[in-house]
Amino acid sequence: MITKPKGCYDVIDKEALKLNKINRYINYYCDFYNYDFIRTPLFESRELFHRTVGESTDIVTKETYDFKDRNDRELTLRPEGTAGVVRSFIENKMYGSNLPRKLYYNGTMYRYERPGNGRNREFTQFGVEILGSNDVAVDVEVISFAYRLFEELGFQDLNVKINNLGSKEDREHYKKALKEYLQPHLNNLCDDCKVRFETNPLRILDCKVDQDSSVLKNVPNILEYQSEESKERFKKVLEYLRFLDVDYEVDAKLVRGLDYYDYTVFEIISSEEVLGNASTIAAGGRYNDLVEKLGGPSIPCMGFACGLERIMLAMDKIENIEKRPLDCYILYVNEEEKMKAITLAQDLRCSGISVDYDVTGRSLKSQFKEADRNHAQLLILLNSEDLQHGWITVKDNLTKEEIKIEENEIIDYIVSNG
RNA sequence: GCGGAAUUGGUGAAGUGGUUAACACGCCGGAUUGUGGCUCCGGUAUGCGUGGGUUCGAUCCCCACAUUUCGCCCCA
Repeated sequence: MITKPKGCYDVIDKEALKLNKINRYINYYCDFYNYDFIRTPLFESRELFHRTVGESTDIVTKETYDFKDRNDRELTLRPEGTAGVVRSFIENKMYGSNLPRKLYYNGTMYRYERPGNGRNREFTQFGVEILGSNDVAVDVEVISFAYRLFEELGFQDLNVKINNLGSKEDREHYKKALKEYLQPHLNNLCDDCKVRFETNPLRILDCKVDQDSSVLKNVPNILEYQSEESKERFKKVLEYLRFLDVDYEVDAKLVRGLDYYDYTVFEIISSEEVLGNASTIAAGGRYNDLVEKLGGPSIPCMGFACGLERIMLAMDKIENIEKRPLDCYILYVNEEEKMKAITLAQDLRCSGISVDYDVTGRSLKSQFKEADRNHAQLLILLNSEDLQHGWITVKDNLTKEEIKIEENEIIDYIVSNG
């Protein structure tokens, strides 16, 4: 038997209902907030992700699906959504007018990692990006949008962690202080952190292995190594969040796994137990240098992404998803009645009535069961004797009342009673 | 990438080195000769993740692999 690749999964039955519901919700909500939908390729040139996500990040160094096409082009299955959106923004010269631009995407991403609860190799991310403004209102809009979205979806006990990475200069300033502080303790850090010390010292703050060590507990606070302007900016962001009733918690050790972030970064964490280790359902931040780094003009941006699989996991607890009930189910026994069922179904569907019937000619009993499984509200019973007199029997599946309708009035009757 | 656990039908699962792999749900058919949902009866895994090995014989023991899952790492 051929099976699905490791870390991939089929979305069927109840999961499919959930996914459809979430997607409908996302589309509605983004439209409501005036975001435009954008779809970019599932794979891009390999260089794009190396330049954006960062050469030193785990995502790029060990988790990408890289391949060469038949013409030896080096390509990578997208591990996240922002890089493609920014590439498209530049390539389509969206910066030429109408800024800031509010975009949202929703699609599958690919990372070669160990699968587990809430983590797959093929997974789905939905995210928004606002390109073209450095105003704190943008930071606040993005964070509160994400927060409200999850609230509306039924999440409770949401926790927003937020931090300010500051400007490039701020970070250089801080990195220097951090390295000076860490230098004498280098031997007490884990092997990964020894490497990070050279490649990406900020990541050491986020290291789970060394978190309990006294070295990290007394580490210099990034918020104290920033310019007055950066500090003021962050203060404003927090102030607005309070106005908007977003519960947040400043976490000076929050740094993201992608290199392109600066200034505001945040994560949204759900305490739903089913999520286990996958409790971070959304994350994002500001990336003011990325557009320029990719060859565009200097355009400040901010965005976030969230994992649909994690939302789906938590949704079991949050609400009971049921299939939409069918308006009608047509039952029949013989061939003549079956022909009638087929044409009647078409006529009803054209009139906007959802209807189904058994195509395989199973027993009447089975057809009744099937009607119940589909939560059909009205049953249309085709009876040869009735048909000869030009009648059709309609049964209300709730009250069990039956009524005989003139065959040529059946559509009108169903439409006005459906 | 590292360490632990699991893998029996459509589903939940019991079970044993040796004839027909329990039970329940579901599904199909019948009693009900064209009106169901209750009840009763019958049917429903040539098969116990895949490939090897041990054995007269393996779903059961051993090995490898795959997949899933938990923890680490990382992340959404």
